Amino acid sequence: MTQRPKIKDVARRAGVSPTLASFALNGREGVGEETRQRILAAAAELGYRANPYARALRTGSSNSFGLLIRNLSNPIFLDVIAGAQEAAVSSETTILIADADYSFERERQHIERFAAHHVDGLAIAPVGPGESVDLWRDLRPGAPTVVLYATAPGLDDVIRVGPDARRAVRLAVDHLYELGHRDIAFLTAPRELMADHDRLDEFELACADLGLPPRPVFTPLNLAAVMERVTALLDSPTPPTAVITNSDYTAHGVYLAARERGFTVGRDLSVVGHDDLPTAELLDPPLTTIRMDGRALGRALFDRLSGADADRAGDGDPGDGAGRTEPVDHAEPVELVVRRSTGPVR
Amino acid sequence: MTQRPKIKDVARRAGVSPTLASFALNGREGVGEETRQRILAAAAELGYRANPYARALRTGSSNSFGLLIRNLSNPIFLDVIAGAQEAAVSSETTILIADADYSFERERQHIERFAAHHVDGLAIAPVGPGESVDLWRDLRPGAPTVVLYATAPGLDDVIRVGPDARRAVRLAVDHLYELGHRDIAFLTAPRELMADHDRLDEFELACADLGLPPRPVFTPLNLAAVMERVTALLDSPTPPTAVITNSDYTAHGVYLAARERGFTVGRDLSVVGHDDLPTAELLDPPLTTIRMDGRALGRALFDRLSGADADRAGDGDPGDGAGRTEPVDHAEPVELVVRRSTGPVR
DNA sequence: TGGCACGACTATATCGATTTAGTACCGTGC
DNA sequence: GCACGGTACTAAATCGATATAGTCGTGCCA
Repeated sequence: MTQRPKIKDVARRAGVSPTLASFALNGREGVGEETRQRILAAAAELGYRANPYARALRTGSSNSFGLLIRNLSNPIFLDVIAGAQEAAVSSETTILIADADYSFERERQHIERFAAHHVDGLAIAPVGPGESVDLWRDLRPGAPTVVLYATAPGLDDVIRVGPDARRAVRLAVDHLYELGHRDIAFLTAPRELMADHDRLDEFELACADLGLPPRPVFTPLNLAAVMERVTALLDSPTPPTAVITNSDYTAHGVYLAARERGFTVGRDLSVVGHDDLPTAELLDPPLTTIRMDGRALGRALFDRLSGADADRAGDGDPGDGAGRTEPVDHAEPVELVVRRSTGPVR
Repeated sequence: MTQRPKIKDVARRAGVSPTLASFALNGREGVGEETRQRILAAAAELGYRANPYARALRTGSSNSFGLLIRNLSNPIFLDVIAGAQEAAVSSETTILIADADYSFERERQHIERFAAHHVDGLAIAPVGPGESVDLWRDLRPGAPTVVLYATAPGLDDVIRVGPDARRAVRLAVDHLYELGHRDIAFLTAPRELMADHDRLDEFELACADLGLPPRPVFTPLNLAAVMERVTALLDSPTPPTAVITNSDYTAHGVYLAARERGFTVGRDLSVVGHDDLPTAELLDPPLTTIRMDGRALGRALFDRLSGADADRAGDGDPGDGAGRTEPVDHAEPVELVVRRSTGPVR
């Protein structure tokens, strides 16, 4: 094992200057066809791969994206990551993954680190409504930004990718309504931490349509906090008959709280999750949930980041809606999977 | 937002040469105390951060490590990642994460990418016994290498980190033996794909000690394959009364297969997992498992990679054992958590 | 007093790629 | 026969840091 070959070696072997080798390898024009082949062959023979640091230093772009997840404990993000990486590998791009662990401080640290690394773009499932996105825009103005699971106001000028949250909520509420539930709790982050406003908004709309009083339950969305908050909820004089959670992961917290308070899920308390994790059907009872294809979301995310998606909405054309709320840029389809955690109200 | 400040700007502001600024910022000696303070102050005022690409280009080291996971679908690796990142952030190090998805080809791709990125070290939970580790050593000889969950022969000269696999297996076997089980199946990868030899070895030892016939079940460890293999196992004329899996994740596959074949877990078939994922206690029935602190493993991994662990075994001193099998370098403690997926044999 | 070592600091080369600013050559039109 | 334009290619500058090889002044010893 000697040294990795450099472009100079490739050039020498092909009998040309490094400049021309660079041109050929980067597919730029102004290189004779025969010479181009010779250069590519030389590179292949030597197993040449450009030093990404040298390239990044010179070009200012690093062929990498940051992916900053608000809470990597939630396994749905594994699928998102897998989908994004899958897309990335084929385009020789590196994805840097970081976990904010529900901490603004950590989120900030990671963003700064990403900026120092000159990542070409950032996809972020933000902890809060948008401060961190502003920080990013400050640090790397003009770089593509994708927000995941975030529809807070002020995010109109970034690319928004996520599940079809409005439809998801609607499916859950309608399902519970049909089972006779009239008092439905809806787990959501407190407003100051809420990134995905569409969810709550749609919940309130759905309730209004059905003539139900909306019952949002504000809680930090880590497992311990959810458990605590739901326990308190079940202890209240009038506990709800059903709960909609934002993920299967938080549904676990609801299960634990219910068990602790002697509620039987599916009988005394109906629960609807989101994501359909592999474990959802193995829980006791199996979880009714809103399925989404996390890998597809990951791929969509990468495509948006890299600009691979053909035609972005564009500046001139306001699109169809022109309604109050801007549609998100990519809404991953969702579907309801009914299992035994939801049942008729008793 | 102007440009990021460069070291030249810091130097100018402090009235020194870039060289001296670099010395001061990297804490090297040969800088007057007063001047050092002035330089540090200037850097702080400008919010200077070194361009990692320039630095990496010059020094050949990138302040980053690769972490290559054989199967990121298994949520235990989330904890490992979180632990490693936690340790990394405080030392301004970046960890590149990749998922081999049980594919040698993908594993190879990621290793090559890591090598091209000049990562300073690699931690890998290899898909197979060790080919990929060889590839890595070829590409970056001398760089620190940590293998996770791998004890195959030929890995003696790399740093081995993992759960205390031998003790874990022993705990599981003893527990089942006490419940009366005499026919225990042991899920493990086929030999040509097996990275962690200690597990199987210890299983055979434990069985020998107890006078049981060992019953290893060789199967690829992805969910679908496990299901299929276990279904076949349950269809056999003499199905085992208990199964030990390598993770809670694969235990899910066993649950699904059991359910499909009409076996009730905990009654007709006892199951012991590994890891104690958050969902383990929510499954139906709650899963008996071997708990391990994944974050601690992640931290240990990082410490070993970065050389932060005080004293490595060293070359001269063969240590205590001198036995047949080398002890691994870090064995994370494990403990048995008994739930209802294991019961007396009927 | 001359020489030498040492501390504090600077000028310049260097890492490996891309970019910029050419150069050499050839064919064409007038 | 000469200017012109274009193609194929090259030399040198550049990105931002660190490494190497000095320079300069001071103090100490012989």
